[in-house]
Amino acid sequence: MEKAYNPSDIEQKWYQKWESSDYFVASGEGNPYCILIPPPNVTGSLHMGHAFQHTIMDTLTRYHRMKGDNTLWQVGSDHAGIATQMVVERNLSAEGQTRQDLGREAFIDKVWEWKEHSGGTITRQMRRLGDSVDWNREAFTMDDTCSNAVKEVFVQLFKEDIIYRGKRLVNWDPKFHTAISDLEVENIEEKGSLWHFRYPLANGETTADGKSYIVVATTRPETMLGDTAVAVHPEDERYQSLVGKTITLPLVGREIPIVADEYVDKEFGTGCVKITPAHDFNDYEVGKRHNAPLVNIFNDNAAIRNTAEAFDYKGKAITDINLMIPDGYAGLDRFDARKKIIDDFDSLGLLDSIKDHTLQTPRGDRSGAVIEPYLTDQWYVAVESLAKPAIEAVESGEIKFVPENWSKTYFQWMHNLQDWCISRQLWWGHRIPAWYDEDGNVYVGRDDEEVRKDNNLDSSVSLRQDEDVLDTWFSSALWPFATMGWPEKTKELETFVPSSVLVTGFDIIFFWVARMIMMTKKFIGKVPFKEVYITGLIRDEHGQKMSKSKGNVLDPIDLIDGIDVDSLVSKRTTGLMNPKDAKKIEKRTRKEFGEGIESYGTDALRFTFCALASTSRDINFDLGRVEGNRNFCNKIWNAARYVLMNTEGQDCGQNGGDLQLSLADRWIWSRLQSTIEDFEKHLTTYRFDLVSQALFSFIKNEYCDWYLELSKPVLNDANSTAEQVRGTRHTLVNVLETVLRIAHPLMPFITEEIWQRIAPLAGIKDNTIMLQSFPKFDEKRFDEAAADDLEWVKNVVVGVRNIRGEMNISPAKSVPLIIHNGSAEDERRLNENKTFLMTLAKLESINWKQKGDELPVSATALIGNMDLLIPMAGLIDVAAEKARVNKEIDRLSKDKERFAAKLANPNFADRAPEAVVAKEKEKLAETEATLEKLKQQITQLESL
RNA sequence: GGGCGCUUAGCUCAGUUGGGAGAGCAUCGCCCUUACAAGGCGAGGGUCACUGGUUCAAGUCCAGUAGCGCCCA
Repeated sequence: MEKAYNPSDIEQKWYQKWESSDYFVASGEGNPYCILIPPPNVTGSLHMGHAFQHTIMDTLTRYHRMKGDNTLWQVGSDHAGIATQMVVERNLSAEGQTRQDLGREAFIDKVWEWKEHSGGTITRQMRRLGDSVDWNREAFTMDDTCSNAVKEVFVQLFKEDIIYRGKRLVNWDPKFHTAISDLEVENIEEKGSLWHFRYPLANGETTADGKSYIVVATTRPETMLGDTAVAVHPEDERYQSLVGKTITLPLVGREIPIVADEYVDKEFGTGCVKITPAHDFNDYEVGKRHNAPLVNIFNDNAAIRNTAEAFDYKGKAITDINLMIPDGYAGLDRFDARKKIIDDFDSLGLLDSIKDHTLQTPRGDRSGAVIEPYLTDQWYVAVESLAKPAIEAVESGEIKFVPENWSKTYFQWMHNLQDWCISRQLWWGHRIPAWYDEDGNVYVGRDDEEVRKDNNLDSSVSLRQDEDVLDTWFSSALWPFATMGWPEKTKELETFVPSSVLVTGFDIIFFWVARMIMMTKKFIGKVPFKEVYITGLIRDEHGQKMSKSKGNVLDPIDLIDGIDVDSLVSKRTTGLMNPKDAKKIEKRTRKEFGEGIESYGTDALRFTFCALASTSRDINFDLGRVEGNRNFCNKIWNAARYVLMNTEGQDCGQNGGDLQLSLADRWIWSRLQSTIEDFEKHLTTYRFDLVSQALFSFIKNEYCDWYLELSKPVLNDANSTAEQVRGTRHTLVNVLETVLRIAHPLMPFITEEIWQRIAPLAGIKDNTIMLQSFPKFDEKRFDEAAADDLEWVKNVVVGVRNIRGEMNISPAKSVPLIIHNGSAEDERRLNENKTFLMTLAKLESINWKQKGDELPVSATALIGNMDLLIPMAGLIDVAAEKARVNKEIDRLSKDKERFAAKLANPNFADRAPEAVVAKEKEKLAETEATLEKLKQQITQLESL
């Protein structure tokens, strides 16, 4: 073996071997265990959050595979409609082209090209991460199977009137010219103004205080062109007399009613609200109650139309209404129109006042454009009937959220569902399977042919398909069964629905998790998964969200392979939305990664992700942890080297022969059992931080720090018997072999590499660790007596090391040890473990002294009643030893007082459980005895 | 406005039913000891945000305050 761990030498070769040997394919035997990958968007590459979740999914997958389950990690990717279209359009625009230049078909070809490219990047990354997905079953939300499922679902839901078409307000993205869902809108607090406009009362009416106008406040002046009412609160005394009267809308001249509605907040602004039902969601609701027409003043670009258009709430056009657009407005962008409206009001003397105001501005999460509530024809899913079973599935515990608390978030959303707008005015996506004849009648079917057959339409009727595509999440919602071949009745559908656990972030509980539950319940009648493990969100080390614009993103591959600082800077500063950020990003990057990033390897990265996966919802990614874990890998590597050096070509008992186990052997076997127990306990509760901690502390603090050291005296002692040496070699090899299997799900590569060399020494002839069985807890190996005895050995060794450390005695220097005042039990332990102590504490001699024996002046450590003494002659500085002992006296004196005070309190003595009181008394007695001894030490030191 | 969460060592975080405050990294000291200097051995470091309550006993349970954050309207 190489002297140091070098991940790049070992990782890729094993992945290729595993993949080409079909080890990732479900065995077909045992209990089904299935994880559905949250399909990554084909927009680019995997980020740290993906790598994190993939680590968790792979760890679970590998564990269950080793447990003998019929294990499938279903892989695939998502076409991500708007996001992908945007990327491809941006690429086109770099060549000076638009999608319209290409036309729909050619554009879609371009997107497919992009998908091949991006999809390749993602699958390469997954292979680097060690993801043991079944590549033979790779799915894509736009492939034929998924497309069939989409059509099937659409047609069925349409037939049941769950899918319908309607003219409604949607969130319109004027940049991308498409509707988007509520969830794709981010409300951002921005500074704006509140403009107060005077609306003249019609027909000579006046207000209570004699004014000929009322004042409305608005944050969006341009929409006034579409006002069709003014609302006041029914109990607002200022305006009560005006309800039922009208005002004349300035600039337009439309006469519109003053209505009373509870929606109005009397305290806000003037208490009068302009109602623009076609351009505001709240106004829509108010307008509907008062039958105020919907007057649309915008076109698709959110610029002013030439003439307005009006509809009623059933979508029927209204013509007997003043739809005038004043001169000079047609074609103006909404923000230019705003300025002009304000100017015009001002010059008419109708601008009452302007106040500063912060407001929530809706922006598209992809485009960043201000989203416009906009009246259009769209397709909807009526979610109510789908939601009910989906809510029940979680209420009944059929689906469990982990951590449990996230079910609240789920319920909160599910109980406040709006119908889901599923049509998108994009080219990339599943084309809506609906056709129109020349009269505008709509027919829904799987294809043109079916539509004609079902509706008796012969070829003389010309049909055109709906231009729009479906929301991406519509197809993602079918992922649990579409990937299993539905609507065909496949074996996979039978076996892997429901899947076992969904591993995902809380940010898509609404987008995706809820919708999968609804659709899977509806079409399969089962839940899509039994558990939903919600992971935290990976942030940078200061808790900032990682984003391209902040310039703090890390590519998981760069942590695996390493990257120099120049490359990192150029990666972070190319393709920025705002190129001005580049300087700042470069400066910060150079400051933080002056030396670039070292290569840490996949296993160290994966182990780090697991170690960070506590219940916290934010995970600050600390590069120091990766480095520490890379060092941990090196530790494992070198431990294996040591084992091999001492066992290869030697008799390790793999072919039989008597084994005599030392105390250390029995102890490490026992500790190994506890490790298996802890590992499984924490894994089944998704506490990957505790899982990794259990592994770390066993391997490092027990196997390496103690056991390997304890094996040396046995192997090196010329007096050891063949059985003893064989026993220790056997233990070295087999404990290592076992712990490699425990660690494999987290650290697949290093464990495979080492296992290949270790397994033969354990008598195992097989091709891969991947398919070995996961270690089982073995009661017979559990050995409390060994634990107690070894604890004693450790205490003695640590006691001596303590003195050495604090007295700065060179580790190279052997020291004599005197043990005094020990019990018979101590004496037995000493006699049985002399060689361990001699080696580990680097002793030149051990002398057992009885009470009353003459003792030299010494540095002392106490273990219970037993004293460890290292004679001072020539070794130890008296003043330093005094200082050391005094420090200990200080510490213990404080403890003593605390215990004494507690016991002196009658409330405690009388009311606390007896065991607790007894324990406290014991602690006090022990502390007092120790103090007494330490004080004697001081006296003795002073007498010199 | 409604909901959820966080505050523990310099940093990043554990702390399961209330009963002697922990890990990793960083810091300091000694050491190139034959698996490992990507290392070993040892050490220092905390008013568990604050206030009050319950309790013999609170990092842990309850109420409130402050600060930070997320989601929804």
